Amino acid sequence: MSNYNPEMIEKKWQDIWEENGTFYASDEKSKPKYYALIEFPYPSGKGLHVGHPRPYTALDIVARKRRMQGYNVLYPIGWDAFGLPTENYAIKNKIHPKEVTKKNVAKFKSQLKSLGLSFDWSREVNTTDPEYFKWTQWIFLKLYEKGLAYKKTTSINWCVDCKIGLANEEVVNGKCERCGGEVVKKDKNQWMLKITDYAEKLINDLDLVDYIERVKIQQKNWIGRSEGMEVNFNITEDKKIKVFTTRPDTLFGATYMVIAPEHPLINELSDKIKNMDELEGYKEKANKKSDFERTELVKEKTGVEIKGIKATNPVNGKEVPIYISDYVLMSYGTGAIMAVPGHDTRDWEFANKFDLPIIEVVKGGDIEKEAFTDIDNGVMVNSDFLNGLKVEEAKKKISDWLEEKGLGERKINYKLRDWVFSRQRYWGEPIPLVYCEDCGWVKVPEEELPLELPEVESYEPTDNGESPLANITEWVNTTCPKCGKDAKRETDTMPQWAGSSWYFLRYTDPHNDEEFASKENLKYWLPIDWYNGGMEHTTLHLLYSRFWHKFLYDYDIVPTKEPYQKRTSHGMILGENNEKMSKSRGNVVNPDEIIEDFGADTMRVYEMFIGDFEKSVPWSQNGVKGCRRFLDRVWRLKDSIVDGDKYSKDLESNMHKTIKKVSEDFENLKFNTAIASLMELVNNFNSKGEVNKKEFKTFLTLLNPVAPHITEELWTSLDLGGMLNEQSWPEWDEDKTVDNEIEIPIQVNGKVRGKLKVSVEADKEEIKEKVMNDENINNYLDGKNIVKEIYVPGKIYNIVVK
RNA sequence: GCCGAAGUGGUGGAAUUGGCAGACGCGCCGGACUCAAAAUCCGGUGAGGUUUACCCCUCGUGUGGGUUCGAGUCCCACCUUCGGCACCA
Repeated sequence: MSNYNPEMIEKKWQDIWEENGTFYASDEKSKPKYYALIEFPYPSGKGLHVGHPRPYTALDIVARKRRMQGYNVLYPIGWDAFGLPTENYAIKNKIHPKEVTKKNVAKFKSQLKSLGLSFDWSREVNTTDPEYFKWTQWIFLKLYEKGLAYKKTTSINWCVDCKIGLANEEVVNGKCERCGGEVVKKDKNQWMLKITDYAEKLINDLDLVDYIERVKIQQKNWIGRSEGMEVNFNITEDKKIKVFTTRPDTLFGATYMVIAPEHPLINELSDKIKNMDELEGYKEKANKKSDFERTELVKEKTGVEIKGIKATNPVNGKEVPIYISDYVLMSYGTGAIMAVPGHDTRDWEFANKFDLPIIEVVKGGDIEKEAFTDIDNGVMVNSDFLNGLKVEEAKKKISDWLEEKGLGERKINYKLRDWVFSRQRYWGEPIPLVYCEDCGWVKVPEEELPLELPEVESYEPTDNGESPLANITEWVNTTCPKCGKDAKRETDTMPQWAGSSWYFLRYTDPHNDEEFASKENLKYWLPIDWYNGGMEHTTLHLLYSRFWHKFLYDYDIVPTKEPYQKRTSHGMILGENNEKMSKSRGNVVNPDEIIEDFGADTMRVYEMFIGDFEKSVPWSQNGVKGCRRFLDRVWRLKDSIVDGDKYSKDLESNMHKTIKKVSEDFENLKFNTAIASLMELVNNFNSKGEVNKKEFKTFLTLLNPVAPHITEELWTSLDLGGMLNEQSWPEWDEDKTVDNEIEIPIQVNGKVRGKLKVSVEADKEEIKEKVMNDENINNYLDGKNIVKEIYVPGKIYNIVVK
């Protein structure tokens, strides 16, 4: 063994680990378990990206460390392989998506294996495998049984020229990404999942888990709980508009109403409304906008008054006009609002534009200039029996009053909307339902699952908005499982989110063909101890999978309320030019090349050393070189090894401090500073000119989770005893990590003017005496009065003078 | 627009969570080795000032204000960048 040559050693160790099954998790349940999880990748045609290994290496470090600490570790991997890009690629190149997926998975797999990650490959899952999606369909049927799946008309993006439904991502500036043609909304009857039933639990149970704070906040805000009143505004004898408001206290200031352009009331009252054409025209325009274009605050407010009808304000009986405007969304609340221009910014702008009355009902601002929205410091005015009350008091009083009179009721509203579960695509799990003229929707019997996709030549979309499956009549036409008559299969498929909403459960028992995982295995392995993934999955994937898990918990199928005990997040890796890596920008770095040129261990060290794990960071080829140099130095240390079964005196404290720092940093996403302290330790070995066996063994063990190949190779070739991965994690002695003499800065008026070596236990008097003898300090005290002296033991000594 | 996060040397970042700003790495400069280069090793490296030199001084963490003996860290306002916005995954 001469020079450090990763090519020679990395493949060798990967093969040894694989042959020995070193990283297989055991279902024998005697040891304490640890379940570490990364978001399983979507095997795209582009292959692995340098961004992928960042989270994988991070949790690989945790997994390897935990094994050394005596845990039975489950660190699994799989493929989230259904999805749009594969289907589109397949259509374009006339290859079956199954084949495309197979090829992509093979590529990803070989790339991941070359990184030396300690995944348990025996538990690999693939969402497109019928043995897997059998259980995805099974869970859907459970949701359906419990009434959580229902059909509803919603709108999809429809390209008029291609005659196909488009994903939001395929709509660019209102045009079709493929052909540039016009995109309109088209109504479609779709399967929905009632995630809103779980809104309250999804918020409250965040208290049970250890997620990084910003993830919790994003989840809470996405669910968007707000408490308020539903209030009825009468229009005619039998028609009324229901509004949701969090500010019932301002009811006396409601001077008009706005309803969403799609509100059903418009058609219901079409015989009374005098300007239907105008309203239809406005609705058509609004339909072309996305929800967030519609709710932008800065844009000019638009709207049309509904002529021929008026609403009555229930608190004072006054008649108010009704408008339609696109800033009111049918999907939030009741699709209608009472407008209080004095105290809501959007209403104020609207009222100004349409010259509607603005009444002040909360005193404290200047409603001539802007809406007054500060609810903490306002007192009610112009509000009859609410006058003089504070906002909070008024809210309560008016709510009681409205409930008493039957004019409204207290209501909790969520921003969260039900989950649109249908896709008009081929490459997804078929929804296992059959429609029978007599029996309605009927479940495909469980014993017939998996309901597989038909093998066909063409899986291109139809031109009427139906899924490609609708064209395959021999698949669609079936018999009703209930009555045996002719019936038709549902042709929509499930969204990609379905398979990823429960994959972590399957890992606990991936080859079980009786149930989706055995109770014993679920009980042993759950909850996931640490789940790391991208910030971009904070709202959707995380919420959807928590929802499914909670549903399964309620029906006693899984043993824990929450799937993930701890959730952290990593930042993106950008190109050298600080922009997102993409083919079109020409800044993509291929991990294969890095491994070829520098080795997998260098790649791993660099990915962890590159910067703050939680922030996005640009790639740097020079940085990679630096990490290779570090490993070269580690390799050369073998020539400086001397005997010794104890830490040497001069390095003892350093060793204990490093063990502590590395151990703690690995737990706190601070891989970069852990590596920095290992680098410092190597620098210390080198400046001393030697390292003893005990020190080197500890060092190799600490570095092993980050750079497993080089450390294993050094360990065995130096014959340090067995294999490194079988060793236990080093311990540190807290007493030996504290210095008894330290240097503290001496400040005058907060500026450092000198330093002093003192014992840790030194008291104020002792330091003061030394301080007063310091020449430089005295220069600053000369001719001034000492006002105050502050001593923070171990930290600082500050003298305040005047 | 709404929700969330981040701005520190030439550069990626560090800072015991209110206590010496710039650890560690990269780059750059100088030196050693070499016929020479690469590799490696040693030293220097925030800006400005002062000094033969050691030293020492002023400024400095996106901008403007504030709290404090003391602010990269806390508070207020603003600017810029990034993630998400429900059919990309």
